[in-house]
Amino acid sequence: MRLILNLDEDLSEFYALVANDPELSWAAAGSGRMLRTPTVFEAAVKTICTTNVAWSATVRMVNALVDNLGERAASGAHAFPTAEAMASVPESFYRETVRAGYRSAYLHALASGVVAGEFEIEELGLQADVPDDEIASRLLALPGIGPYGAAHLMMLLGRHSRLILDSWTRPKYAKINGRKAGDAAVQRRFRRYGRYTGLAFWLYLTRDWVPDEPVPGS
DNA sequence: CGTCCAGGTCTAC
DNA sequence: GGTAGACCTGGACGC
Repeated sequence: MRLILNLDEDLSEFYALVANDPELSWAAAGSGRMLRTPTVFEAAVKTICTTNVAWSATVRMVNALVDNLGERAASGAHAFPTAEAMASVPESFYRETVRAGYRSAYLHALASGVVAGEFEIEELGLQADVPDDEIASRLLALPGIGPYGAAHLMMLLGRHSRLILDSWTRPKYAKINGRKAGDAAVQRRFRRYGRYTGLAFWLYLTRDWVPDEPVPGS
């Protein structure tokens, strides 16, 4: 559970930074915990399943993966499939059964690469000495993972330097901000948070998820 | 029933 | 190195 909620991560430096920002000071009360998955592989698969689709489709695809390839636990529930299980079925399975469309090739290639040792992604969450740029490069090398996916996965790994810019965060920022802003402008707005740039952006966007917090203009 | 598009990525200029 | 086009699917729309 500590892993899932990432409770061991030290965010004190970030809290000190937001204390000086009127629009983010609320976050110093202990926000910034990201839900993690047990494995980086699972997070990567789910991330691929979020790209260029509505959330309902993401849920549909992930459920299909779990139901068809996940090992049944003693409780009767299916676990998330292992890379081995996902590599053992052909790409056609992802098209025809999971209905993952063009993501099918990505999913199969990712699983196969992990099994073959080509992508050693489970280590990425542990190597604190490796700079964010290298972590990003490793993630961008994964099939179906681009700038959005890499930023998303890095947040889950406790690497908060990247902004998650996508069709949800861009308009959400514009709404809160009061007017549209280009990616570069958003980058500048949160630049002062340094290695917590992405986290500051994320909390700015999700402030209305926090119960009992008065949101300006709502 | 056709068009559009949703928490993008890849490839080819 | 930046930028169009293609890309699966299914649900939400307009007609």
